[in-house]
Amino acid sequence: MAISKRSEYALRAIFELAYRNSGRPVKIQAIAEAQTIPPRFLEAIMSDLKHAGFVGSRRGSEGGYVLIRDVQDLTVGDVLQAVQGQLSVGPARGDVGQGRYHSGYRAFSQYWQKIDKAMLELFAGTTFGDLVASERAYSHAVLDYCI
Amino acid sequence: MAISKRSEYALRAIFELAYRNSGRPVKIQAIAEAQTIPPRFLEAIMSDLKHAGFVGSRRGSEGGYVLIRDVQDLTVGDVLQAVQGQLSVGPARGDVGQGRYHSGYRAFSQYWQKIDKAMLELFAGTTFGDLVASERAYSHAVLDYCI
DNA sequence: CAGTAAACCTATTGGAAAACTAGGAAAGAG
DNA sequence: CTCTTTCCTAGTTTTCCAATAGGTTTACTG
Repeated sequence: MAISKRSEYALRAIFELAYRNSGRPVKIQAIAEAQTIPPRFLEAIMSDLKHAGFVGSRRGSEGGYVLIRDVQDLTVGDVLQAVQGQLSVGPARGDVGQGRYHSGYRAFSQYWQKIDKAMLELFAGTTFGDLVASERAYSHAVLDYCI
Repeated sequence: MAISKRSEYALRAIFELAYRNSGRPVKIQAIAEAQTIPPRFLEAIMSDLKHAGFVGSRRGSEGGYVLIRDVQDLTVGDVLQAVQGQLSVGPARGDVGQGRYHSGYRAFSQYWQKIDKAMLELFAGTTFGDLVASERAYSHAVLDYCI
């Protein structure tokens, strides 16, 4: 598992919505500009996020996307899992059928499983609320410094 | 960062050497068969492992590879770091130059840094001695079951 | 009821990296 | 001197990801 551009953009898009906390829908254009994401690419990603049930949408002028999950409850792991399927670090465990039982197979299986679990917990441990709060803390620090 | 086939093979090759604990060099052919790795591919990988200082080699008949690092000290992280360079989970932090300062940049930077650190510790926490012991434990369990 | 501005859908391209292959050169053993 | 095995350089193939393109549908606006 590596964080693909697609996943990174998905996380940043959700962050943008969470950060704005706007009552009204936010357009793809606006998100793309704030986060420097290729707009047409973001389009596809938002579609995924919608199907995954994280965001809602509205068409037409004054349309855009709205976060429909609670910011304090939605974790980085949730989004990653939805966007890039199998959230596993070790070598693809899909080919179990012909995934030969080489010498040491069991030791490694157990090891990768342990790693995956730890990783999952790590991703599940941070919500977008946390991220927004963290970013706000930085901004305030800068303001304080100016005063 | 994702565990590439190359890295996986590298880990398994080292494991094989550690597991055999043979005084004499082990040939690429033998490792490749025990671990079901394409021999010519393994050749390139063993070369890396040699240059990284994990194994020594001998040519000619009765040639092969020998583990020259202490099994109890050599960690999975050591090998991964050597074989696939940057051992980082988050999106490539190489392009800091034009890696735009999008909204939330600092919060995310800090977050990925935290993840990377945890990951590194996770990989550094297991030695090949541990893996071999784990595999041996399985074997003994089976033997006990047979008796 | 137009007209426009957005989300939506399907498909395709370009490029880069990963996985693997090939052929021979150098070195050690008998 | 010959055989075996590592070593070196270079290719080839495959796969996957990022990004684009064109056209359709839905909704708001005047």
